[in-house]
Amino acid sequence: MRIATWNVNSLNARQERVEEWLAYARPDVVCLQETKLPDAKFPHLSFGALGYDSVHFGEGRWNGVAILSRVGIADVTRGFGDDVDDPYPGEARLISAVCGGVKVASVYVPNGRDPASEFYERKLVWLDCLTEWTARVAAPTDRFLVAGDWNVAPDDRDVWSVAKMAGSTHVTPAERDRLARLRDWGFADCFRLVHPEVDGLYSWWDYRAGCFHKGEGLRIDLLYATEPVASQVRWACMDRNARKGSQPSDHAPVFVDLEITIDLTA
DNA sequence: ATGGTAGCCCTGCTA
Repeated sequence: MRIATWNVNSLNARQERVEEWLAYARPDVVCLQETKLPDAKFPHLSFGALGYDSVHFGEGRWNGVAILSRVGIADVTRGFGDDVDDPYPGEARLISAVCGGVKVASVYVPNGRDPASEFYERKLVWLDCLTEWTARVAAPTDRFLVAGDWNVAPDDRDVWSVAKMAGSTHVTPAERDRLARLRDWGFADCFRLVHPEVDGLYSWWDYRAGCFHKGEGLRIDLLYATEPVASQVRWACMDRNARKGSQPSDHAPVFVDLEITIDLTA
C-alpha cells in the first residue's frame, strides 16, 4: 500500500501535473493540500477517470485539503469539529477518511508567517488542537496516519541552513515541541524510519532565487503514523522529479510504501 | 543584493 502527501499549490494550476504523477507513481492513497478550490469546483470526475475516489474540504481561494483513494473512502470528517475553538476559523485545513483499513488525515498546518506575529501564536494553538483531535478520534493502537504540509521542520537535518533559518518560523523550539508531543502520543515520522540519519533531503523549496537548484529547502511535508502502520513501513521517499520542469508546485510529493495488502474484493 | 516567484482575484495578499 502506497500513501502519498503533496501540497500542490493550486489544483487548478496543477491538475495536469498531478494526473501525470498519479499515472506513474500509482499511489493507493494521496493527501493533497492547498487545492485553493471551493468544494463545488473540485474535479472528482477527473480523478474518478484515473481510478480514484476523492473527498475534498475547501472554502474558496485559499487552503483546501483532499484525499484521493483507489482502496475506498469511508467515514469522512472535516475540520476539528463543532465543539473546538479553531484558531483559524473558517479555513479548510483538515480532512480525514478511512481508506483500505487505515484512518488517513490530510493536514495543512498554518504557515505562521513570523514568530513575532499573532499568526504564529495561533499556529501553535492550531497544532494543540490537532493533538487534541488526534487523541479524540484515534488510539495509538489504531491504524492511523496524518500526512500533509506541517510547516515545521522537525530538526536541524531537515533544514538547508540552520544559520539562515534562525529566528524564522518552521524551526522554532515551540513548533518542534508540538511535533514532539504528537510523537510522544504515538506517532512515528515514516521518512525517518527509512532514512534515520540522512540530511539534505527536502520536500519544499522557495520558488524564488533558484532555491530548488541550489538545494535550499526544508523537509516540512511529513507522514506521521501510529505503530500498527509505522511497523509496516518498507520505503519512504520524496519525488524531486515532480518539483522539476514546467509549472511545478513549490512542494515535492512524499510517499511511503507499507507492507499492507488491500483486498479490494473484501 | 531586505532581493526573488507563483497563484489567487482586483493591481495587495499569501506563501
